[in-house]
Amino acid sequence: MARCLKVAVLAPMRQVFDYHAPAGPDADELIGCRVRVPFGKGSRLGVIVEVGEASLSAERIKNVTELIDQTPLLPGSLLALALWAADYYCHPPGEVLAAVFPLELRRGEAPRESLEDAWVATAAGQQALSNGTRLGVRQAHVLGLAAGEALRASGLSTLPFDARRVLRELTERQWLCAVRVPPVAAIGTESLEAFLDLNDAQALACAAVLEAADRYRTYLLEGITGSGKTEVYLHLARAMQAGGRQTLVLIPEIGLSEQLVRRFQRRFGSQVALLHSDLSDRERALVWERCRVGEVAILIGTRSALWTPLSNLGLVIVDEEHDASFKQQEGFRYSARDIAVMRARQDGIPVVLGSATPSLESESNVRRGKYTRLRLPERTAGAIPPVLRGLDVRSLPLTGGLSDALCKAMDQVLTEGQQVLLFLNRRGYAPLVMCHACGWIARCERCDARLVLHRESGRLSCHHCGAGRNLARQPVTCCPQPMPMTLGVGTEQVEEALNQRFPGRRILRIDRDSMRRKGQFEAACAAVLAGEVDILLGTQMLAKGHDFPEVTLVGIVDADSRLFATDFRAAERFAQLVIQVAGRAGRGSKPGLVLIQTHHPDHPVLRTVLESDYPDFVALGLAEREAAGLPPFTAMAVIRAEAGQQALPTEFLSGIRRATKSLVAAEVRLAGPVPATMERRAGKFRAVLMVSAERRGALADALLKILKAIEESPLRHRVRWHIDVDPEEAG
DNA sequence: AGCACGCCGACT
DNA sequence: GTCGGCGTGCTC
Repeated sequence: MARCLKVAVLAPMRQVFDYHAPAGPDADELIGCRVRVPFGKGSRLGVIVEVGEASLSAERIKNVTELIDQTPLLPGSLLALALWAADYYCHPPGEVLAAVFPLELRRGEAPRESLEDAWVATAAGQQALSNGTRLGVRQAHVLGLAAGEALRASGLSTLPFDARRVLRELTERQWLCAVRVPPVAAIGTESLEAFLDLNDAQALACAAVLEAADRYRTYLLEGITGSGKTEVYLHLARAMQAGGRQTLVLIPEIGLSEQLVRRFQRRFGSQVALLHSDLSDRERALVWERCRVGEVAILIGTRSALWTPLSNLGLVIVDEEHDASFKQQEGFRYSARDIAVMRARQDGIPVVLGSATPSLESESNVRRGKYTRLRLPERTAGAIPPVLRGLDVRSLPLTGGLSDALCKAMDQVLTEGQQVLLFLNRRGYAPLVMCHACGWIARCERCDARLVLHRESGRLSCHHCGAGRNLARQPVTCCPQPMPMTLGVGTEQVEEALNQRFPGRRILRIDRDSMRRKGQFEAACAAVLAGEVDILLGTQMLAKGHDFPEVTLVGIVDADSRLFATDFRAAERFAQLVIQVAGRAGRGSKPGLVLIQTHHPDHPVLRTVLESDYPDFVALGLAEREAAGLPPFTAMAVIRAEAGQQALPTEFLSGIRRATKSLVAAEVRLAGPVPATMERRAGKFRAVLMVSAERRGALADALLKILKAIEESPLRHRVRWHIDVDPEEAG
């Protein structure tokens, strides 16, 4: 049989499809090229993933319509990585590849030329500048800049005003001329801000990584907040740059890592490129192409930046490696951290996972000798470690969720002119609205959830599906004389209580409701840093990334809700949160205090966090996971299904379980199906089947059998289903 | 995922 | 008698 091209069509299909190779180029050279192919009734984009024996007769195979790339757009190693990930996460290769390409390339457009728009002053412009022609302040400023070096589009954002209009006016007058220039020089050694000297631990960590820089190795860089992890990253990146090699830095969310991004930019200037969700498709494609051709020395980005081709990658860094946002929670459910490790392994380069509170997965990998631990034990500049204290609030009066003890502690700190940070992981005014007359409770019609009262917007809203009602238009009408009352406390209510208890203090609430608009969060953080805020109150949003050196007291208002969450990572998340926020309190010479309000001062997780350090917590957590047969001691996947009819998901999953059970190894455990933690959500009923095995290979084999069973299930089209490998939550 | 085919209920 | 409901199967 003839050799043909195996094409992964960019559609959610698990097979690859055969096509005749176009005449001319050597087919083997085309692996990684995009093609347009006839598919079904229309035409689709695909990626050539293999050259091999045709699986059907030649006359049934069609020709490729168009060879879009003459040379592979995706380097072989990245293509291999994507296909490996498709296998590992049981996801269709075409969809995985669709996630790898920026939108423009996914649509079949040519790669963005790595030239960017710029403006230079014309002779007339130079003259206007020198002969005192009347110019606006902004015009003169822009023209002045363009009279020297070309003024790049990428540099416009540093101007204190929007330059677009000015540029148009100046171009119309022919004082400016639009040109296209290469965005930056190739990897150079320009250095802006000076590099700090490393302390011994930092120097040791750097040396360890660089000593074996030409080999794959995963390092877990463990260091408390303020121990200088970022400085280690910077030095490593510089060493890479000096050797002409690129560094890929993955971060949880760009908004939350602003300080890290700025430090990289101050050290490496235009050598740094950024990929984040605010970029337009065009900008994203441009950065992608610049990285591919090697014009970028350091790429910093969130999850999807992992898939950027880098011509000479020398080091991968994953900052805050424990952060859950590295795992994509829909569609192609991959862990950018785990694939980053695989990428480094394929490329034969080191990868550094950094965290103050490493995941139990990474800790376990250190214990098993798969990762090497590097410790940064000291806080830099002699900072004093924070004090953690549980606040037993049993039978104490609470006003807006706050105990008197917490308020008194706040008084003291505020009197000394310092700032307070309060955490409450619940938006809105109150999470439960009940009628005092008849007992009616406001519930979501589409979810198994209660509606949350938002007083500010005058709405009862569901935090799971977004549905709700406007109280002005649809007031509570459960009985003839409704007497609505609330139970529980949300951020709006705490804010109200704070305003009463601390009159005259400047209180700032930070949650998804108060920080709707773009840039608002950054502005709020700036206000806090400028000392324009006394009490900062917010949800999870506040826990990560930002350092507020004037904050010396942190209060965790609702610790109990976290301690008693059902999911198996709840304890780990709680410990990480407490330690992360503790790290943010009292940097510099002022010691920090963290007060944790609880009704369960003897809860073992809380006690471990309070009385010992993170390593002790890790030991406890790992022992519990081992006893319960949970990751990282088992490999786990969950199959989730949802449908409009209640019985369907369970029926479907039961069928899968039945069809699979006898085919899988004895060590494979199938648990369920059980209804999901919230069975009904957005009008759909949901159920889960859990699969786990001690060996990864046994799980992978079981998942293949399960996929086959799904393909043969008569119910497969009547439910929506997906497989989640290494899930964040088992429910 | 699309898109066609195909076999059963309420309309001109 | 037809328009259209979505269950089923296919895409090299």
